[in-house]
Amino acid sequence: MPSERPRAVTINDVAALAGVSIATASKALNGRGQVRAETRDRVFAAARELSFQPNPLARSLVTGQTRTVGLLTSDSVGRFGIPVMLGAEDAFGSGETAVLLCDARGDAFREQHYLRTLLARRVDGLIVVGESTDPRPSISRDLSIPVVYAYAPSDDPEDVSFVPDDVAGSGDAVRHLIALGRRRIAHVTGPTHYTAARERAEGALGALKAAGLPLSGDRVVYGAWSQRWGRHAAEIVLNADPDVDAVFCGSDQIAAGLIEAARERGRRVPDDIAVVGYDNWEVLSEETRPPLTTMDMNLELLGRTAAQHLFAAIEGRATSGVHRMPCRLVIRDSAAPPTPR
Amino acid sequence: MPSERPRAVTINDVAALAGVSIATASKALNGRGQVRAETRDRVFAAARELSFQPNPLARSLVTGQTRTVGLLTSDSVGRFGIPVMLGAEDAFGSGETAVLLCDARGDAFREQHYLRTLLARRVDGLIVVGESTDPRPSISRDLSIPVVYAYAPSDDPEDVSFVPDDVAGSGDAVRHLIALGRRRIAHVTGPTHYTAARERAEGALGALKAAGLPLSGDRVVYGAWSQRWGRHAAEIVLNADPDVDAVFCGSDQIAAGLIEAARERGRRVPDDIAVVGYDNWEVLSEETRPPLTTMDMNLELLGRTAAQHLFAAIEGRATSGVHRMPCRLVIRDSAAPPTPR
DNA sequence: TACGTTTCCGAAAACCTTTTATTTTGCTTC
DNA sequence: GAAGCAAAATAAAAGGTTTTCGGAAACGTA
Repeated sequence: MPSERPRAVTINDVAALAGVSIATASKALNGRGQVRAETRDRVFAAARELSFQPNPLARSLVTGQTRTVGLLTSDSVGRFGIPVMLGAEDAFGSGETAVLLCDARGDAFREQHYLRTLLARRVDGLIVVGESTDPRPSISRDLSIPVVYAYAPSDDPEDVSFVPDDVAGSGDAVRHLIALGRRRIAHVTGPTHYTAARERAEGALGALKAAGLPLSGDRVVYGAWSQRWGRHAAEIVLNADPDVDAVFCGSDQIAAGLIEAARERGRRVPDDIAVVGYDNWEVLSEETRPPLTTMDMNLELLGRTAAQHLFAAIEGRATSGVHRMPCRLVIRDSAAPPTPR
Repeated sequence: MPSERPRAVTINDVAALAGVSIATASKALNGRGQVRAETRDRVFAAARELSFQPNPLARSLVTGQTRTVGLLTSDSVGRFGIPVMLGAEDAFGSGETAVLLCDARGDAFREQHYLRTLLARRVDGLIVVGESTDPRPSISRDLSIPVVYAYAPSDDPEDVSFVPDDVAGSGDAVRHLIALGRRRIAHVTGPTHYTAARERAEGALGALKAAGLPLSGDRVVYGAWSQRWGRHAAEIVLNADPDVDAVFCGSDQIAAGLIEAARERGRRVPDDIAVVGYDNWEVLSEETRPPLTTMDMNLELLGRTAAQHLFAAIEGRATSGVHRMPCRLVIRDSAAPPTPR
């Protein structure tokens, strides 16, 4: 047994020291009810002197609010959930709300277990962060606390979800290439069964169409999210259209592989081929040669925003629907306007 | 306001339904005290029928145990804290203990704030996970709850810390190269002011010395943790000793850069130069050409172990000192025994 | 003085569980 | 059938806070 704790100071002690009843002390400390300024000051002084910290358990027991939210990540070994999670944590942590972390590791059964645990602990709300932008099953059904979904939207449109706006982001990426004067733009991306891959293709094609430009190679080159695939895709793209002058990649991994392979085949980046990636995964995007122009999904901001909305919902101001958060192009050398010398 | 919650079912309801007093119901459910088997069954049946879940707040209020631990990460934007944190979460989450996540983001002031918050919430223990293996200030001083440190050890030897055994790991890495028949082994690593860099160099040099081999180039090549530095270091190493036949790198980023540059200078990996990395950061180690043999620090296991020890400490079985956890060599093609054809 | 208004304060209930101390029950023994 | 005893059940306290509601004090007015 750890040594006997030195019995924490309670509101009783504060009240006694201030010479008032505990009711008055409570009201003074919480700024509720009628209490004379002079009395309030006395109470505060006493609380400070004893360095009183109200016992949140007792408080929660009576108010029913725990000032705690559950953060349910479906699979955080992956890469995208982490920043979202940290953004959310940041938003809550700077306030009074604490975050209970639960990583279900992609296991629906474990998710159920955690959900029960969190409900038993009387959390005030729940934030569910996913690992891909594919919609995920809703858990909000007959839950009496608010839930928001981040990164992976809920499949129930009644719920509130925050996802990156991949369609707009990809449009921006392609428009950037067009603005740089590129006219033969290809698109290499991940597996077609990912919502992210499909939406990014949609945005890219939309921007090309709006500019009256064809897609180099005529078809979106779907494959995998890996660097290996990027290297392979470089050949496909170059064979399909030897005069291709830009490639928009669905991920930084793909872009890194593609740049490497293009370089080995003697194409200069960005002079011969401009390349834009997606994700701004800095270990890659800052280390390619040249460094990668890429789309940043602002995942921390996304998490933070989701957390703020959950907070609003807890206070009764609920929203609903899927909110698409803007992405931001990070311009590095692989696709940049000419720098004046 | 969210719709009125449908007043949760309490142990009173269970007791009433089972036709016993709440004291008996409590004892029956917790398996404490003397209660007839038949009565216990009745209580359990009632609890099940009402799907009773005890209110942990009320329970904690009386027992003083919250079944909650704080997870204080000093800077989780970095890469190494995350797996440790997830490992810890996993260890707790599978039990009854919940994890309060606090990310201090490398800010000592914020850390203090979180520490106060966690103590106010009466957590049963604290796990502090760092971002590098450099020792960090202890926070255990006159804290009445147990604390364990993971990845970054505490600077107070009285505390209990879990860190990767980089000295032994590096020794293994170099011995692996020696076993492959390499005799001119160089070591490229990060900045000298990192404990990790110094310890890995120490382990590497020790293994060389024990085998009676010199260090290729005569000196450890300290620099940065980046891929860029790896590329640059390749030149240094090759110039210092053109016949170098193996390089042990202090990180996968360095190794990736080094492999790339060596390849461009016409050296074949692993035939001419075998390369071993450190970290097993899979986005790099699986994507280099050839895939990278590298040292995995088992960070999740480390986090899990730390969590288990915290648990033990909470139950009164405390340990102390710095525990060095073994690393594990992941053999891929960049330094592998010849495969039989 | 009697009375109505404010303004401030405090007693006590409520939140839900565990635990201690006490009472009741059921059984054995003489 | 009473006494004694162990086993089983319960009443009540404790844990720390918020909140309701009634009461006291202070003050002004008739």
